[in-house]
Amino acid sequence: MDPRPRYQQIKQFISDAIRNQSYAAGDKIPTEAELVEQFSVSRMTVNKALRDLVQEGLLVRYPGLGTFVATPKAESPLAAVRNIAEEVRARGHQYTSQVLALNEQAASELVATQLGIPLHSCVFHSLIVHLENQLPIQLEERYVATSVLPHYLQQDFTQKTPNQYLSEQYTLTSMEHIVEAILPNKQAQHYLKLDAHLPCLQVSRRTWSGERLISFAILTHPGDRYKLRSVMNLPA
Amino acid sequence: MDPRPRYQQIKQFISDAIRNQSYAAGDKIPTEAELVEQFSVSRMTVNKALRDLVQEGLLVRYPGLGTFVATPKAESPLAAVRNIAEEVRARGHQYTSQVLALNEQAASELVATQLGIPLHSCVFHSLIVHLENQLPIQLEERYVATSVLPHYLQQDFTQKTPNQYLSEQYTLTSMEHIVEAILPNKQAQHYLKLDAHLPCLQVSRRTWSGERLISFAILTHPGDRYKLRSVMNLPA
DNA sequence: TGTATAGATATGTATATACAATATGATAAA
DNA sequence: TTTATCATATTGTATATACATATCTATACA
Repeated sequence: MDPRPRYQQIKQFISDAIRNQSYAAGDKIPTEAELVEQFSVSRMTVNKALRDLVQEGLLVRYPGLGTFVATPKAESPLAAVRNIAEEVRARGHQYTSQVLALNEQAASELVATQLGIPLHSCVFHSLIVHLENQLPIQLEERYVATSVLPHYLQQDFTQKTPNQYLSEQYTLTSMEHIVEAILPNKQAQHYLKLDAHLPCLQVSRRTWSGERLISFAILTHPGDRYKLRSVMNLPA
Repeated sequence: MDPRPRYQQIKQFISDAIRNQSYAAGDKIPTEAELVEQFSVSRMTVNKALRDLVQEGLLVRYPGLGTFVATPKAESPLAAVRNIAEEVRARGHQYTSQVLALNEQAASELVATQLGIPLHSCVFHSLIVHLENQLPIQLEERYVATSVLPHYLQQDFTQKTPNQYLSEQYTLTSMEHIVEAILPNKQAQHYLKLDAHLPCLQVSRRTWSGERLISFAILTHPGDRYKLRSVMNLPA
């Protein structure tokens, strides 16, 4: 049996259905009463699952009417969110990648702090270089808690970026970026084929699904080959 | 009587207590049982209020231990947008600035392109260095079309940043940022007091009011003194 | 001394139930 | 025809209860 709480299983079921287009934006999904029937749980359990999904932005609910798939917000505030593979292909260029490391590590102080887990606890780690027309443009060092993605080490990240994998496994609801200009460390110099004095754009990204912290990644880009662009609408 | 749902009243009570420092970060707040007593409601009602506040980032809970005031997840949703003066003052530091240039120029190719005006047409130009505790943290080079802000040259930008002035004259509706890591040019080295090899974070910002392009600015920050932070919610 | 074990405390999940509030559509009255 | 009312469907809020799980403390035992 699935050991997860039943309301989480129901959440998973509905968000899966939305993602693989069984329901389109604006569609009415089954009522609480129908889901109670379908899953043989109490109404409060279904209610909790649905309220969570409203909170995560997947659904909207109207008393007396029903529950509907939310229409996605206009545009994402930061183009940087885009998957590096998509980004490269959108420019009409060739995208390739190399997986340099994929293993299990004890969490360093930085990683433990960023992921909110105990020091030295076990985390999955991947190190991948992304190339645009054979030229390295991003070195991605990523950490995920083992409990969050138990099958992380079995993935083939040349076929699917970690980011894509995360998006499939979870509904990503928020993201934090910290952007700084740095000089590349030895590892970055080597894999990005850079001089030691060439400035790099380093993006530290944390990703959440609801309250759950999914992943921490350090993305290093050669300053002469990469820019971040973001367009945003301001609140009134 | 307060017409709002009881769980909302409880949320209000607790978040008020946190905001006016009755509870500090890390403090334990009353248990569910105590709040049930205090408000004469059922435990599920208290539970809902507390879960909401966890979701909102005010509290953290540990089974077996209790409920605690969360340590603030830091700052504003998009650091990049904030006025540099506010940003510095929010950190409790001293903000000062020096106006290095304020004049009229013929638009260079870059400026003409960015502002969408003819080459060599007249634009207002300002060059300002912003300091945090006497230390330079941003060199702001800004261009505005003369028709947009006719009195630009008469402003005292030590009292009010160009950004503040823009916000007063127009309702800013959208903004574009392009972020890159660069090595400082001679001007930046001089005014930011930097070595030639120290990487800088350069933000090129364009600002619109409706369809109207208001301003183009190049903001240069020392890489060792400045980071950009942004948190965003993702669309479904 | 050190180690199980049991108990107390606190939150997490789940059920059954009830009534309130909101939107729609059908019916009855003017 | 128009308006008012009512019934129905659906979500929102609230209660009482139960058991599960995680953490700490105190006690008993080797």
